[in-house]
Amino acid sequence: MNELEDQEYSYKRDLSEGSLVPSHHTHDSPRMANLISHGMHSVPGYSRMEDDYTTYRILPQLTCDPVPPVAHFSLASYPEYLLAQSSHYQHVLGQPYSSWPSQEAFHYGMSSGEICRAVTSISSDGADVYSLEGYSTDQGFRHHDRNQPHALHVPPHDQKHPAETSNICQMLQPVQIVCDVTGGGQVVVLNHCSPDQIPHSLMMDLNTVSQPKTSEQSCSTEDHSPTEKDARHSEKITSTGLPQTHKTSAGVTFNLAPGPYASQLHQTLCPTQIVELEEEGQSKGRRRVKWEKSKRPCNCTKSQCLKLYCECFANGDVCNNCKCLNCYNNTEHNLERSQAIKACLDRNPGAFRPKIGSKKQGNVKGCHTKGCNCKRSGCLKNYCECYEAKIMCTSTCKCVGCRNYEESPSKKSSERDRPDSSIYYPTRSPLACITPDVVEATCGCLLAQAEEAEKEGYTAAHAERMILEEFGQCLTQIVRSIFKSNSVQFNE
DNA sequence: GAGTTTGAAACT
DNA sequence: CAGTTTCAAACTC
Repeated sequence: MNELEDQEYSYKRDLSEGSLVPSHHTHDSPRMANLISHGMHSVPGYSRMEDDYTTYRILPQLTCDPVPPVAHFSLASYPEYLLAQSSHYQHVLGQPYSSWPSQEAFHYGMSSGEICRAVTSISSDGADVYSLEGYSTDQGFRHHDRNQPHALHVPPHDQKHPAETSNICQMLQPVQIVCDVTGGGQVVVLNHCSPDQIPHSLMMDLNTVSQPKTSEQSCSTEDHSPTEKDARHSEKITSTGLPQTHKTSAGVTFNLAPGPYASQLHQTLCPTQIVELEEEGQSKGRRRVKWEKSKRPCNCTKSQCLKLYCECFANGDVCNNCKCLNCYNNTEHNLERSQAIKACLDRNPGAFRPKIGSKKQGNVKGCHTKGCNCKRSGCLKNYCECYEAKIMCTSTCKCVGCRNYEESPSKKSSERDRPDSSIYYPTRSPLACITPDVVEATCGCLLAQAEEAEKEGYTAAHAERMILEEFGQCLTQIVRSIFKSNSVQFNE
């Protein structure tokens, strides 16, 4: 990254994580405004970025260290896939019949906030939404950096789909589920590709993947010739519309499920394979640890693993190597599974969204989207979802007797000295005051300053100073509120 | 490993 | 929407 990009990056990172610490920068105000808008999830009255590729390309640096420039894509996000899905050859996040404007940068319809979430979620437990970046070209999808060895190139005209003579079908490319979730171009899922559509260039990348060793549910060890298997699969996916796995000539198991099952990438990797991947490199260990963790086997006995009680189901995974009884959360029961997913979404459209928000690098921070409701654990046991996620409780929580907040050693000792630790102490972390609303409001103020500076035609330096001054005022207000709320608490 | 506790999810 | 039940994980012994 050059210096300017570096500055943009750090500013965006700070904003997207709500830390509200602007970096030094040299942008003019419109650019600043643009950056701020991209770095936050939503700013009232401010439109989201839809097309600025040059800004997106620095996003992968936000939380991944180091992040190879690879193509990412969404996975394990049931709602987007399931409900929008009507065809095996439909774009998942993008428009179903979007064209491929030559050389035009695109990002599959993800808004800036979604992009930020996607990127920041890469390293956060329980969140596995990835963004896809690159170019659509007249030859297919390309990663934005053509010099990258793992750039994915899926030529649309390589397809052998029977309907390829149709213009529409030619536009519906199989690139929609092309994932690199290891950060090294090693894991790929093609959800909307028939086997003979898997591009040769992709195969080359996939050859670097450790081969699955065992067969259990989705991990196929059947050894069919590509032609035989391909034909069989093509028939299946056409006739049933249900997810299938496919083992390529390269020995890689693909999940060829329709859209809702993109998340089954997890299951296409046998545990042994994950271990192998973990051993491959330390630098990517974080995400792999998450993977392994997310695949903790469940022990469900009554829910058929089709309710959110089941961790696998809630994570968007099918059960694999679990100890559950009467499990329906597998590829053999796709109908029931789909119905269960739909039922969950009917009850709660956000049922499958990650519960834990973004984290800061290294210093584990984040927030529970709904907050916990603990009553007896003091939020200091793993019963508490916040505690389990290693995050502090916030004002969103409705817990009673919470002790899951930042505390100094002296506070800790005073806690120990308390005769009855079950008594309700209402103290919370001061940082709990910095809610998403506060962050949003602050960003709105900064935006307003940037816009004003732009309107007045001030120099970049002047605009910068205005924004920083505004930021200082915001911080002052936040600190005042914290003191105020604490004094109220203490007086109560 | 069996039994208990806990809190989220599901249900009423 | 509040109260109750069900469920599976966390915890204790």
